[in-house]
Amino acid sequence: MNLKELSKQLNLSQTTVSRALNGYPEVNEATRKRVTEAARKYRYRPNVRARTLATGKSMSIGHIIPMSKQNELVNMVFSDFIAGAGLVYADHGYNMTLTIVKDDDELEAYRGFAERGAVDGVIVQAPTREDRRISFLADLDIPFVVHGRASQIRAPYGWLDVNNKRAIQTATKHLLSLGHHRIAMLNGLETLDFAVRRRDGYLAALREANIPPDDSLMRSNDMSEPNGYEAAMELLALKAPPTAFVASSMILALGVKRAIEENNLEMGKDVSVICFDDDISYLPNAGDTPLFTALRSSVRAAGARCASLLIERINKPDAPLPNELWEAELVHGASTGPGPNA
Amino acid sequence: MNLKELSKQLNLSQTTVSRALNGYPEVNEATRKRVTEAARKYRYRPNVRARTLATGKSMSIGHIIPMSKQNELVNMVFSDFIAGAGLVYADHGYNMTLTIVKDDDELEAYRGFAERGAVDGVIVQAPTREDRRISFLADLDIPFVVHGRASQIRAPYGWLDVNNKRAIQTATKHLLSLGHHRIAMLNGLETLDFAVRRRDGYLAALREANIPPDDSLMRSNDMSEPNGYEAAMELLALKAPPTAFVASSMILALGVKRAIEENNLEMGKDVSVICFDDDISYLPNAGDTPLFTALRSSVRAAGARCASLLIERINKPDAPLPNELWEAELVHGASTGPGPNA
DNA sequence: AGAATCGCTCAAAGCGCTTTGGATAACTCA
DNA sequence: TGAGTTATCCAAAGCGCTTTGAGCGATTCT
Repeated sequence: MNLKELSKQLNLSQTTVSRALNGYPEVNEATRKRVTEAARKYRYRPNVRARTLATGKSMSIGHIIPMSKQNELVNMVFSDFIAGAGLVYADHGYNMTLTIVKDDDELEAYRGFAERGAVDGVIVQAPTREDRRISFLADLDIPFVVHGRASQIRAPYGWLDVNNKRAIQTATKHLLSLGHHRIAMLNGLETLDFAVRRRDGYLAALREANIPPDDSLMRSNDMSEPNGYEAAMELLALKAPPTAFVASSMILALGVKRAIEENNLEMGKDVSVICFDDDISYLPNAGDTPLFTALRSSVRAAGARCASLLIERINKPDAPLPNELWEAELVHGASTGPGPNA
Repeated sequence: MNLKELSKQLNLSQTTVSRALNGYPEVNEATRKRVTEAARKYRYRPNVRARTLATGKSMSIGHIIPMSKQNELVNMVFSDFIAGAGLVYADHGYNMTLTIVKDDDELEAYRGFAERGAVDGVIVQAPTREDRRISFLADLDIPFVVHGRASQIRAPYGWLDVNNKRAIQTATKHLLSLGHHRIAMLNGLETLDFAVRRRDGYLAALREANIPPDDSLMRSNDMSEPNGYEAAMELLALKAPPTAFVASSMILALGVKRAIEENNLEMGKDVSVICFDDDISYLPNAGDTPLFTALRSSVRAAGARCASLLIERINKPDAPLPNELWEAELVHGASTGPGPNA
């Protein structure tokens, strides 16, 4: 059943039926009732393709999630982010159009979205320091919101970020205050902006404590359990192994934990671990005493908020660009204890 | 730049330009070349909304991922499944339309997709035993493929499933052959079809070994690390605790591992653990000796295959319904060892 | 009473593409 | 040479909706 047929059934014009259904005021309440009832009766649903063509809005938000070619790793943080965003979209009548691309094709994918009018806006995730996507999207003149920031880019754009530097600085200071002075840092790939900020936080804390940074204690790689494990195994095998680890994600920290145990050491006693916790739903760091001491910030909440900000941007393109910086919360868990200096 | 403008630039009709770009044979190769060059020059991209309206195909596949209301848990297996499917879609020019809904709205979401013509086909994930979605979608007459099966449903439908029963039966037999006879089973929610099949596999193995099942050793819950931990803590506190665990997912097994360690026991020595491993990319159970002995089947490969099957179904609606049963592979890891009967 | 306003409805014009059903010129074959 | 192909191209008709611009009684205002 389409609009034409329905309006014929009702002896009304398509105009009136359309208006009645879409809540326009210039239609008599009595006829509106007739229309809505007939629509229900005949199970009429406006064809979404025709509607989007007519309105020029696709009522859909684009997410592009890149997959690194080497390891075929999907950043698991994406799924929680998307869950948060998806619910907000649904509430506002938007769909989410998701494209998975190999790294190289990413820019093209965004252009495709924009130029072909497939989506009304896009979310940019995991920006690098001078992320090309940002100016690219600005040129394409499509609304977007960045989850994170690109510190090398001066031109304004909408973003929502966690205060990564302060979070990791706090984490490192916490270890220092516990008496650790040989502290390793397992970071994500430092092409990514957030990783650089976290590194800065780590270095800033060491500097405050007058501890010269030791390159051999700093690692940077994809954030996966095996990478955390391998890095920790290497570090624990040093002549002067670290007594504490700062891990850029909980999944890395799980790898560190495994390495600690395999060395017959005890986490929280022999070796301390603190990590950034995105509060992933299926890997919660919760309970009375959470497994890890961590700096927590919900990536799902961030997804939801980014979605809201983007929808606002779509509706009010001239409103000022949103910029939000969230603080992470320190959670005390079982993975930290006094260091050798305590 | 739209088709009208482009064709004006070229002094050609929209028809010819459209045909040239879409590779139809009835256009001179010379003019085709002119057209493609002009298209590149002016950065012409056919508007996807207009195209889908004209063709009647949306070139998009729907995925609906439900979020259980109580725990707000996003099944983490989805992200790998989607990664696998997404790449196949991209290869075939399809998009993925993802909707996240609270449990109750799920059926309505499928109807919305179908009746409004938003997608050309849908994937059904995590079916229950008599999943309502299947007959619902069949009635709506929209192509779909189920990842998993609904054992109570007799009418044919397209599916791809892992042989869950045999996998867990093999797992349990493996523990039995190692000399364990008190074997716990930590399952997923048994409203889900796969969980029931796994339970059947566990029971079948016990039956073969003439071991009466003990309800107190069987648990069923959402598959998360904390749930695995809590169940294992309870079970290990029994007067007669199990000497081995079968876990329905690796994430549960990680919880079991934590509980074992917290009881100052050693996994693979004092207590054995075997699990089902979906081969998630960021939680790999790999290496020379993987952490867990497991029955492995890649959920990402399943996603890719489901996507292919669905696209075939869309293109050839009258072809026979695909039914594929995959066998899981036994992987020997460090989590199992001889039992008390050995 | 005539003009102006209001409330409701409609015909028709898009939205930007694909596709049908010719048209035209060139080319083939007997 | 004239009918029948073939190779190219085009005008126009959708696809199913929204939205513009009018129309037309009925009501209100001056």
